[in-house]
Amino acid sequence: MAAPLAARRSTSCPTVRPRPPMPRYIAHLDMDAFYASVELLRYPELRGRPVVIGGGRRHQPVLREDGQRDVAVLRDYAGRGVITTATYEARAYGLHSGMGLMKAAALAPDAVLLPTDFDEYRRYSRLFKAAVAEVAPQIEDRGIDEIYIDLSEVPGIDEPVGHDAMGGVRAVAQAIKNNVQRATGLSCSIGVTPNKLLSKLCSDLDKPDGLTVVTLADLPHRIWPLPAKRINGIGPKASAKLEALGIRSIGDLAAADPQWLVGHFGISYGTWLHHAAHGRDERAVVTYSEPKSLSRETTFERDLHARLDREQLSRIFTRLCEQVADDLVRKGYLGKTIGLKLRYDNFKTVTRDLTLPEYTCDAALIRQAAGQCLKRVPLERRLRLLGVRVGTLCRRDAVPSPRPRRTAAPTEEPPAAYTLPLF
DNA sequence: TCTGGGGTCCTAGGACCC
DNA sequence: TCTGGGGTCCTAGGACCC
Repeated sequence: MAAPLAARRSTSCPTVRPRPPMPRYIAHLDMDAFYASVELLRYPELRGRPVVIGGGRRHQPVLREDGQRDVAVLRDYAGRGVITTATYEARAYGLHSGMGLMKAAALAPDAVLLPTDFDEYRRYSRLFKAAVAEVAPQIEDRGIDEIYIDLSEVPGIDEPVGHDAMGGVRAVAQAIKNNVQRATGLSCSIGVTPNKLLSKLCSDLDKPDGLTVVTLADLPHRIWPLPAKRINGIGPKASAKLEALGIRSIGDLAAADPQWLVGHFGISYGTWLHHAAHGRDERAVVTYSEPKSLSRETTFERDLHARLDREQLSRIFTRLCEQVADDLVRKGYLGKTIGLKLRYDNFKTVTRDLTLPEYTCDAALIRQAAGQCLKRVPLERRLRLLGVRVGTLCRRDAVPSPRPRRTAAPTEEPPAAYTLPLF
């Protein structure tokens, strides 16, 4: 029988003492109904009413002469927008993010509809992240309204308070919540556990304005009863497949034979499912990362046809290329892989991409490459969405010299691509 | 009343090179 | 001429997340 790993290591390498890994305290912080809460700071008179954020610019609130404000309600909405955020009052009607606004209108015709204002949300995003950093600077950005925080090195984190072994953890998390509230006027929910996977799960357990601390010992009674799809990484497809296999809760998943999971989900995902259900996750809090791609896309108000609506499509196509080029310049990146995305009227999506010999941020070059991609795509059906993506990014000030091409470089560009554009 | 816009990561096949 | 295996790059699609 093989000796335990620690024993073997200590005999074969006596100068290295095996040390138990330092306990980690990882927080996940999620702002409560973020976009909607920011809007309620602007329109406090809407507090208590069901409010959803989404749709275009057309339903901006209008200030009347008598000082009252006219706001749009869902019953007046017509279009293809979806809810990006719903207040808790709106959620009580069954409204939730991702739901089509037309469907939402059927459920709650008198709910208030406000347009999105990303500039404002980004401003509040910077404010809350700065407030967190004053207490705990090890922050991983996970989008506009949530972050992971490594609290392991925060002074006092592992000091019990009274009989509460996790008193230090609770005190630090509360200090973060207080600082966010002070800086923004907004509430957030925090989960603190030994890793990102569990913290993400726990920040959701006591929303809104929650503070949930969970240890591995709490796993069986606090985590295992939850539905498997609450795990970040188990989406609609995996969840449906698990249910078809008789697995609904995280506990069901934890009890499943890992080899059986691998048999059904493959070595990589199957192994991960097993570890996730047992609350195991070693991922670090990553405080810095570079973007991999930038893109712009738009869904048309009505489906367009490549031939019948050629000019309109061409204008939109060119504008998307200009926008993404502008994003590249503004953020200081060049890209090498140009991608095209189409969605047909039947919602089927296709993509094509093309890697250029050199990095670029030039709108005309992007337009030309995306035009090449367009020629490889069927255009019989009407289109509902068009998108342009630039990938394989590189900072403008760190562009590598071009690799010698393996294949013969096309000395003459095939101009047919855009002298005879499809649109 | 169907289903936005911005991303990341993974898989898998084929080309191509050594 | 046939037969390899490994490695990288490119492309397409899909799952998933905020």
